Amino acid sequence: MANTVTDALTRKLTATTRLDADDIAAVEALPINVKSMAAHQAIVRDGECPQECCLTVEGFSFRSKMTSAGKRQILSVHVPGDIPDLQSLYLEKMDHDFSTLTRATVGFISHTALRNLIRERIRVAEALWRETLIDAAIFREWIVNVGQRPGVARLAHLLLELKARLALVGRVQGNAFELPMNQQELADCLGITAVHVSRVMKELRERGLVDFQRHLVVVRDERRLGELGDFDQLYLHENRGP
Amino acid sequence: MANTVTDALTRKLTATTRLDADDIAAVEALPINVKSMAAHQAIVRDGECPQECCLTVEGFSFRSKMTSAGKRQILSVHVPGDIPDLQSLYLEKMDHDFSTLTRATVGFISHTALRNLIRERIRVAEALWRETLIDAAIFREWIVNVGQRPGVARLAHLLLELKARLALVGRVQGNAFELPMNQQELADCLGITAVHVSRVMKELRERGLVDFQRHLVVVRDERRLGELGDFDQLYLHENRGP
DNA sequence: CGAGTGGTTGATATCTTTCAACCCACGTGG
DNA sequence: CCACGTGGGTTGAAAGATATCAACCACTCG
Repeated sequence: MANTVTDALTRKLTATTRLDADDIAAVEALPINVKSMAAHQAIVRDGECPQECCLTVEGFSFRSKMTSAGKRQILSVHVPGDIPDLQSLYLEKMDHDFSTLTRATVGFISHTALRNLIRERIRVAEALWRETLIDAAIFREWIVNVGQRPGVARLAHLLLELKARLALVGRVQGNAFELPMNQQELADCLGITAVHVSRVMKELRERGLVDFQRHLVVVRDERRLGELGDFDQLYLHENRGP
Repeated sequence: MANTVTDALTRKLTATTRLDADDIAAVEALPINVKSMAAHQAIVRDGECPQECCLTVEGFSFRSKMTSAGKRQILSVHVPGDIPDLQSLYLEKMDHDFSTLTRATVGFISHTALRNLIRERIRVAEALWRETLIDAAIFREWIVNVGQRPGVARLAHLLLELKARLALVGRVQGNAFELPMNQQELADCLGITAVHVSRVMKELRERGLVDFQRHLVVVRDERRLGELGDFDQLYLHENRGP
């Protein structure tokens, strides 16, 4: 089990940064505490001071924030293989919730172990830092999505982002991918209501752009969907680092 | 001139992370190219591959992104002393624009110089990394702002964020601060139209929460403004790091 | 003085929400 | 095996928030 966890981690880091054998060995030597979690469980809560970072090996997770008016905004969705919780490495107090979306296998790595690794292996530090910068780039695009695009375009954009990110970890078959979210969760990603998500999905269906079959999304016309959603995957920075 | 630039930089970094004398000396030895820029000039553009990071010593700047429909979303506003452009250090291609808002003194530091410093002085790396994580925390809060809050609350929230950040660099007198943005720029921060900003400002004025005098913002009732805007400054992480 | 930028206001259109009813698939317990 | 409870999802009608369009106003700067 711990094997598949470190595998996921090294795969992620070497995808963008060139690490040497010693770097990889050091990463593999990290003590990781693996835990299997049910769907819809809090991993870390707003206001806590976590001592560990997490890695989702299997399953989906998400970050979110509640409003004093009781509304929830989902800030990001994490797919298998992501390291979603590096944000807390140098910020003592959590400013948002981090939870599982599906049943998930989560690896916990203590901050101190990670900080020690970072101090010894600067290339690993750079690779991890880069991951947090990509997270930030995705946050930026989400600001644009909820700030400037109409409902249909928001959903189109979100679907294409998830498709691109899932493709990177081999979770897209043809033009179909699993999306384990209900309409309320989609709504909270997009800053619209669940009722409106229903209508907006209907529109995408009727325009022949996407088919939804339970939790399976089938992209029927990627080009037109991309135009509608104003999607340009540059912001995902899925290419080799410097 | 270069003096005040490195001063701003070391002040920023030592505010949150404990650096030793060698660290500070290394930061002060960075070759910085200082440039004086007019208001509303692009510093780096979307799609470019910059070779330098920037530091705004004097003046305001902002990051933004254009939509294919021609709309602009402002992603963050930077106040004097910020290091707004670290995002590009490990992401080769810019995914957004970065521009001056007012006349500004901007310091450029080459990526290679910065990367060399990072590799030699891990504490400085950590301090800089932390800065980028705080940027990301602010992006998250902006997602919530545009995604979940009504117009009035969005503006209230933005004003309080800027007040808190300006206070940190001594730019708040009493409860008043300079905000060099017109209504179109505010609108593009908030994901609403300039006309609506005008109405929303009127409401804040009439409720006795804020006075606007040209580019001066006077906060009349910070408590009620904070409630309205659902503002909790935790996400700014203005405290000492680990 | 005249032009231009930025702000205000009113009327109307549009998008999204809200509320409510209804449906369907599924699982559970009698 | 069936009754029924429940969590989604869908749909319609009405309300609400914000956008759009257009006119007008107030300053500032050549």
